[in-house]
Amino acid sequence: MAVAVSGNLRQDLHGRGQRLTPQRQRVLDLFERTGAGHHLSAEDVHQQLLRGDSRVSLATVYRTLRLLTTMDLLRELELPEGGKRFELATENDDDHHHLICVACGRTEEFESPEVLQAGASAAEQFGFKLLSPRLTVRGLCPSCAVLQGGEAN
Amino acid sequence: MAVAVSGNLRQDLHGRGQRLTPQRQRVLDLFERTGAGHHLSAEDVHQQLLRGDSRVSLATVYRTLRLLTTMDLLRELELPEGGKRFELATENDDDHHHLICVACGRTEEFESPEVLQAGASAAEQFGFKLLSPRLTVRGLCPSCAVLQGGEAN
DNA sequence: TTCGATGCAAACACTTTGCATTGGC
DNA sequence: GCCAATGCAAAGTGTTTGCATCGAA
Repeated sequence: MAVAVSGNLRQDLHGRGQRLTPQRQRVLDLFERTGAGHHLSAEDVHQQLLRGDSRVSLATVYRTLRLLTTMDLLRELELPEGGKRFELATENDDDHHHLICVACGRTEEFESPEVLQAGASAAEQFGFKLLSPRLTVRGLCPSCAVLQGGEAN
Repeated sequence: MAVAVSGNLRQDLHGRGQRLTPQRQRVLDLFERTGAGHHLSAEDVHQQLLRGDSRVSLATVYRTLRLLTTMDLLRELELPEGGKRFELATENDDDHHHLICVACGRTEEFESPEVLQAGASAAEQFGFKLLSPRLTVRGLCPSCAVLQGGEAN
């Protein structure tokens, strides 16, 4: 699970003239420990690190998240529900979509070749260069669906 | 183009015990005048109304956007690029997706039955009650693709 | 007339930034 | 030792809220 990406990180940072600081390692380590399917906000990262022995200032967390995102080690999710969230980037990222419960925020991931297809053809249609087709399906998870029953709002 | 929705609005508001105020009319009128495919932020709405003769406080714009969204007259987009955006809700909203240029923010819309399919089956798989599958494809529009050429970042 | 809606300004949540200090290379 | 990275606190965004006043029904 917790693959030692440190080697990659070291190389990636080095290759781009970036320094390998303990803070950066801690942040990336956290994402690796947490697993690929998790969506952490800057606050989450900050808190989790405090919980451990380590400590990284919130400002640095933000800076590091941006850096790692730029380097494609992390990926930013577009779930506007209260702040940006980040997750570990993986190889099959292009076909990795989210189902999000609008009531409780629970998220699930799924893959779908059709979506990949659809995104690609849409990009082609408008002459766009495709980066990442990302389907975000909004809905109600089983628990919340029961609570809210038939009535919306 | 600018269908007189005022009748519907009046009914909708009335039916839910809401008042039909000039401010609410102005906001909805703006969306109608602008057209269904446009994505306006609260700031946009505020400014555009100032440009006209009318004036609605920013706080009221926010309150109205939320109200109209709740009533399904508007729909909130999940394009986190600097603030929430809203657009006029239409019937075929469920099959209405966005292609967004990460460089300049230009957005295009497209439809795709496959996406609808994929969203529905994902929802089913996890026991979610589907609300709206919305594909957001991130990419580079023709102009920006030329500028940025091969090099990312 | 009544109670919800508005306007204003203060409060909020999240994110970025200036600057002195620290520390990776 | 140099220059990038950090920590802190202050400043920015975008959005919400408390409260007195206004006005739709």
